Amino acid sequence: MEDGRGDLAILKTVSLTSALEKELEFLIAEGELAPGDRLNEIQLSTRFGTSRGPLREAMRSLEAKGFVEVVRNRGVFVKQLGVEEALEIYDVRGALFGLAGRIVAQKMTDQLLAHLTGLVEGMEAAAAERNFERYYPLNLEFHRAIVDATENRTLINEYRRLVKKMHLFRAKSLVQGGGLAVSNREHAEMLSALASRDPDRAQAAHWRHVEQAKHRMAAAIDDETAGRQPAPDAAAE
Amino acid sequence: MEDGRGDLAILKTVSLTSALEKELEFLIAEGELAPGDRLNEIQLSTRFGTSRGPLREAMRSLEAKGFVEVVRNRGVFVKQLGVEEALEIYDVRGALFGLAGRIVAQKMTDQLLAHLTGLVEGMEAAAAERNFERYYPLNLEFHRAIVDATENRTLINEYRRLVKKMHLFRAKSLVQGGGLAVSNREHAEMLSALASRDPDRAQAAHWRHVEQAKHRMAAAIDDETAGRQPAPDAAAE
DNA sequence: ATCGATCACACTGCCGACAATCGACAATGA
DNA sequence: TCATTGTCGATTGTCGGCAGTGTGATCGAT
Repeated sequence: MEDGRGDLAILKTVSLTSALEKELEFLIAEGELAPGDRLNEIQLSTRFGTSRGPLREAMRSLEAKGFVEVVRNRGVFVKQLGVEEALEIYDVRGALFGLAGRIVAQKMTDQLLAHLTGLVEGMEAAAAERNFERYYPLNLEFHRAIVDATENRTLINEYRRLVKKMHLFRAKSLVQGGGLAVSNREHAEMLSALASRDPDRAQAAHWRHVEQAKHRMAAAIDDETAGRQPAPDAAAE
Repeated sequence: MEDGRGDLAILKTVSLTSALEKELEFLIAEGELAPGDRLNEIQLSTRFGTSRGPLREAMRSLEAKGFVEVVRNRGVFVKQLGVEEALEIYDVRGALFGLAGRIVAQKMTDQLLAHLTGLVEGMEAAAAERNFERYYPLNLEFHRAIVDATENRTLINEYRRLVKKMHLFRAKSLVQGGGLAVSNREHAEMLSALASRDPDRAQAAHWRHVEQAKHRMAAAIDDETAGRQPAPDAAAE
């Protein structure tokens, strides 16, 4: 979470609408508002102590970003992500992450390299003890650091939006799970490619990583629908 | 333009907000609302015969999509695209278009191939007589047809949004210009790659096409800032 | 004449209220 | 008993209004 959510009452520097938007986004990410839930305007506005106006504006913004869906005269609902759309997003994300790898390979600094190396080593340790709770934030930071390093605001925003949207898909059930060691092997490969400053190699490695994650998710879904227990080495980023 | 803009008065099937959003988007694309212009709420609401509420919601949506910028207590302004951001967008667009090429290469149909071939031939003729007015719509349709053929809604929407946003950058001054023959040579290359059903080759060709367009634009800008007349073979898609 | 402070205007931010619409439940008829 | 229709409650769509803020103009002082 970037800076979390402000107090909503104290911050008058920022518009009430954008504060509400952040708040709603938080509630959705939190899980309090689950996919498919309707966002009741009256209920939410009384809860936040505002009128419906700014709340509706916040909702429109969330709609444009793809986090909720608006049905006329019925209300707005938290977006439900189907399998097809999740796969679509993986493809787009792969292309964007590949681009990130390409760009970063060309502007690689020793400092960033050290940072990323540390993260991969940390994940290695976490994977060894199958500690997902420790692995997850490191993994998040690893991807974030790479994308941010591109310094391409358009790319950064787009990528973040897709990742957030992806979290609307069966929240944690599939993103979690095993496959840590496998995933981190790909991280090491990406790191190696970045260190070599080879744009083509880096792009391929980054793209492949997302592609593999997609396949792991697809496999996990197949297992699930087949009634089997998801394999321990299933979906991991 | 997809289906253009509805009448705004007759269509009660769709929400007033989304109708206003389309209307504003049209005015921006039209040029009536130029980059940097402020969108006066009162003026626009009286013009469309609505209250400020739905208008503000439409503006929030446009803000989320990146077409306008909101400054608290000052108003919303049509987004002004700087050179840096335009270059950023080209990079992202290149990655997305490359992905489109990869996907389409794998699901290429004879029908689509025929359609694209016809378009390239049409552009070839238009380029021969340096007829930009005829070239432009064919070029637009060529790109649109490829992206649509992916059937990846996420990709399609994202790509379209970027293209629209790009149009906010010196509207026509740089997108127009010569380079038709050069550009169409790249189209032929893309087409050949698609026809061969080779994903890697298609991705590379598509990505390179956008990359070249970026370079043509950058060169045109350099010429412009150097005071020279933009070269006749400057920026073309 | 230029610069700074004061003031008024225009506009945005936010709110409460009214009207339109949809879904659910009950009543009616076959 | 089931399908159909009428009614009611809840919720959204839209509007006009008031308060706060920023901008530009006016006026005065140096």
